[in-house]
Amino acid sequence: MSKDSEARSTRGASVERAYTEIRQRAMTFALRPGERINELQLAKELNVSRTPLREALNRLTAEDLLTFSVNRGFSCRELDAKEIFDLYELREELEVGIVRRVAERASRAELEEVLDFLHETAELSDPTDLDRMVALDMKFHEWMADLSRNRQMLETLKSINTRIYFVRWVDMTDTRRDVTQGEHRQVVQHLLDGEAEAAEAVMRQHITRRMDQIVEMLKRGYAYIYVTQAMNGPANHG
Amino acid sequence: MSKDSEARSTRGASVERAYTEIRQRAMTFALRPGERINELQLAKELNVSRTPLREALNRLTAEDLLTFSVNRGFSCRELDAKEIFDLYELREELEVGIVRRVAERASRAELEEVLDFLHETAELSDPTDLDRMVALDMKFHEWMADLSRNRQMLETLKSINTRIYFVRWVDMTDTRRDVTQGEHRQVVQHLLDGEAEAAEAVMRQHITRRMDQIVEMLKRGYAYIYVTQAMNGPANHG
DNA sequence: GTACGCAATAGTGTATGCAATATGGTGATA
DNA sequence: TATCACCATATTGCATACACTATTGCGTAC
Repeated sequence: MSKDSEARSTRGASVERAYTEIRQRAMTFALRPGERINELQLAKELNVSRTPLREALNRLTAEDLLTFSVNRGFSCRELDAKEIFDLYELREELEVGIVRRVAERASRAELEEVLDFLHETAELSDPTDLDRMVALDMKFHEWMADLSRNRQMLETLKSINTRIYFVRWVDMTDTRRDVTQGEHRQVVQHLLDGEAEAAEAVMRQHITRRMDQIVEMLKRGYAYIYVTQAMNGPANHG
Repeated sequence: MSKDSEARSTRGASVERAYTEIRQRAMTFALRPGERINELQLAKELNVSRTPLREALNRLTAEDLLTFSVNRGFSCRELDAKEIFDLYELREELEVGIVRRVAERASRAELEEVLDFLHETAELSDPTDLDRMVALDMKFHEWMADLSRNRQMLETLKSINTRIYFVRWVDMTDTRRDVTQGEHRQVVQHLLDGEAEAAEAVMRQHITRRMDQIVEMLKRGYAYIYVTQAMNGPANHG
């Protein structure tokens, strides 16, 4: 029996495991909005003690995926329409800024690589596989952020994407995939043509476009249909 | 003797105290860049045990004020020119976006209140009191963020401001206060005059203006002169 | 003098225990 | 029936203990 398979695994693995697992649950709302976390129960489930568990919970609280209240402990964040609206507005400014930097800094070859990616995935993907659609969407946007050469913008975008993951997923059930894809291609094509401002405008419009409907949906509570206790929501299939 | 004055104080106070104190030290680089944190020593100094201390350290790590490495523990973040540059670029896009929302959402009375604040503090303040100058500068920018009615933009700005606090402080030693103040007033005046795009342009220029010099200074290492072990740096006077 | 190995020490990662607080249920009272 | 008080239980906040890893200093070999 190898050392890795022992009960006591590598030092540092406990916090890491707890962090990764709970992050996933908060991101997808496998933990329901406002649901309180029972430390003993969760610790047992994840095979760690309360100490590393709480370290992970503190990290996730700082990332706005959980909330904390003294003597009441940790809970899942709420699903709040105004918060989502604000995040989309922030994302709008951020991604416009990213496109601006990409225009200054990315090479033609790098942009063509993105365009190839968009063409390949457009052909090969099943548009009813929502997890995959969301993943591809996020990959495009984070790829652009990477080409901006600005790590802080990339990390900020990743943080936003984690927090809006669920909403994006629900929104995908109602979005024409070809429109989204087309806008992605337009952004890159404008950049290849040296039309930075046009690229920025498309990106801004691309993000703004569905904001109103998303917020409306959240206000009416439709999104909660997808907040499940088990296996029907986003990315909880294994 | 009241209960509050007992040795064991309110539940939740340990993490809070550690968090606040260490945050201050990392923000001002009272902890020097890359300096390792000795948990036992720090816990003793702050009168808490390692458990709440590590919870605070995990929070601060998630906020990018500390770094973490398994089996080596926590250290203060580095002072890195590229990171500061990236943060300023991010701040540029963010604050331009904030001005855009303020133009849409703030009332005339609210804007005049800001203008009053700028006039009052311009007259009353001692321009050699750098801590106060930085505080006033941050207050203006965060006030605008508040008027944007977008909490996520405000929180993101606060996070950036915490991380660039030190650089701002050093930069203040070299900046004409009246120029800064004048630009702040211009932004608000343009907004009062209904010239949103002009306000955005001034804000963008206001932030960009000193970026090159700041990064140059950091590359040359001048800023490290102010990284002290005791009382000569920013906001460590008590 | 330098490089290496090794032992002693220091420091981190995690489990556990205990005290303080919150929660939930039961019965008494209006 | 609704409300309140009170107690038992559940849960959190923090301190501490212990095992494992990193670091440091010293002696030995070259």
